[in-house]
Amino acid sequence: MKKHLVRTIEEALKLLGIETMPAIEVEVPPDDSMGDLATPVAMSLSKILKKPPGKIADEIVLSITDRTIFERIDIAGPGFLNFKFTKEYLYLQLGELLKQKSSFLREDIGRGRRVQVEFISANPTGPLHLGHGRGGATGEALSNLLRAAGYNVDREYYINDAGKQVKLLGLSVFAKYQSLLGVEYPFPDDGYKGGYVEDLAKELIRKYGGKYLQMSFSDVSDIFIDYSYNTMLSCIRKELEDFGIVFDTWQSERELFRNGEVEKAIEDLRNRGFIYEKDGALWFKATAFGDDKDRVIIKNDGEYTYFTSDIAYHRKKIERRYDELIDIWGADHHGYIPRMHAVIEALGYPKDKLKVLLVQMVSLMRGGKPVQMSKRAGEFVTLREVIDEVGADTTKFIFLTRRPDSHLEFDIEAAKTQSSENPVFYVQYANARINSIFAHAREKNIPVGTLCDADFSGLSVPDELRLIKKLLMYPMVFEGAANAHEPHRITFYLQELAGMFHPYYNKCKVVSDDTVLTEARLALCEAVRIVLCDGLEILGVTAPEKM
RNA sequence: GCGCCUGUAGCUCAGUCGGAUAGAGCAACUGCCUUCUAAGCAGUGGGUCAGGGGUUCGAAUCCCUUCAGGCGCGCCA
Repeated sequence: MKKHLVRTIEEALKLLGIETMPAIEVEVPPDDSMGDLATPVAMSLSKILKKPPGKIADEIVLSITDRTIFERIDIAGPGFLNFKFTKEYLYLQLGELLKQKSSFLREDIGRGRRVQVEFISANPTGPLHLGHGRGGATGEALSNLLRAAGYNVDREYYINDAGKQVKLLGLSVFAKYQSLLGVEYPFPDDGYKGGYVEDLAKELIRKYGGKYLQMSFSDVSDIFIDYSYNTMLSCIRKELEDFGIVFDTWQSERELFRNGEVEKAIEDLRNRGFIYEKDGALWFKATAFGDDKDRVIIKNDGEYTYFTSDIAYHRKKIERRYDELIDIWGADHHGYIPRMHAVIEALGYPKDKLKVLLVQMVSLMRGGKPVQMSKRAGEFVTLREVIDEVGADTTKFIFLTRRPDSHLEFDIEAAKTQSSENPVFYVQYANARINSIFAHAREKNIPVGTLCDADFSGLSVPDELRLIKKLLMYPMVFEGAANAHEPHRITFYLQELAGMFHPYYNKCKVVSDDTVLTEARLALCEAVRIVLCDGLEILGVTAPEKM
């Protein structure tokens, strides 16, 4: 629908002799009576052409030669052009939607370009918390969205299995192991205190008994570290699977060291002249690219920093020939962006090769009261617990009804008590109802096969025309969401669509004695179903047939 | 002190590269199941878009500033 309108206006502007074609903005008028779609293009042109918008609008209208698809073209307000489409056009497009399904709905923006989306990448030192869930839901939906938009998408999880944190986990488990077997051993100051540490220690006792008692941690660290983080990692993997998130690759940080990627990256930067030595440490000259400070990559004790392997990691990503890299980070890492962009530029690439999508913090509430979480004391609500309590679909949907950069208040109690009137059910219910209509139709032996060729002319109730128009707007919403990397636009659209379907369902009987009308209405329902399922699929939310 | 994010209805949040009379859900109140699923529908009330200046045909949106909340500013990860 938008496509046809834009084309029409562009042709008109060409006739008017406009040389540089402006981007044609298309929007939905505030009131149905004004028309179906509108454009403020005459107003934006008035500055350039130095003519009043009303006059430009007049000229545009006069230059529109082919107006068969429009019932009405009006000039309104300060210079809006309002368009109302003919029923015939709507029916034709509805038929196309039914015929082409997803390919009618999805715009090919990516044209096969390769994008990598890296998200969650939580340290394998404990269970995932709700913030990871938000990053996960966002990453998953964005990946689905971009894939649907014609990009070639890879999802990746970066495993921090090399640094201090996994070592600390191993040590924590080691300490627990000793004390469980009655040997006094100091628990590390910043050690992990969650209950899972004890579980890990118990499993090691079950496996090895007291074999590692009276030994120093440095002698057995590999066993404790590897066992602990690998176990945590498989928990994480399982948890994400239950949450409906599957990654294409799991990149190990250790492997980057093992394969010499880290050394290669340092050499690369050194050859480009962005590495120097000072105070016994090795530095990356991040200030050359707008960062506040230069950054240490090898400490004076010879250890690498976290940043160093991250450089190697991103360098490797680029070498894998992705056209675009998207990192999804918790907003608490935002200070990290300038240095990462500096790396990209230092390696000779434009910094927008890497886009960082920040996902804001989640504060957990229960019945309006904040739930205190202290990672130090090992007290926190895990993603697993939230999914078990409120369900994966609801959890995801709540995450996806917010902009990523808005702070999110997640009230477990509200998410649950709302459950009967939860937005996700509202959308899913529309789909379930449609399925039930079709079940009913089949019972009555009404053919439900080739609905795309149905005679739609019976669809003339205002609710029906509004529904059709809403369906035809999906490609526009989809395109906007994909371009802006904002899956939540799909979420809101789906709620609006369901919000049109339910009243329609209440008002109009789909299956009736009028066979022609029944067929047309079934076709409309089928189209709604197609769009609902397409959207839900992108969000990673299920579309149950029965509820 | 510097930087980033946020501030919109009682609550949780949308609001398209600046567009028309600022929206939705929840909560509150009133009705609707003998009929394709009442996880639904119909109706009612609810606003100094944090405050103040500026930019222009036009500002919730852009700029400046004040206030409030959150998060960063390591040879931690």
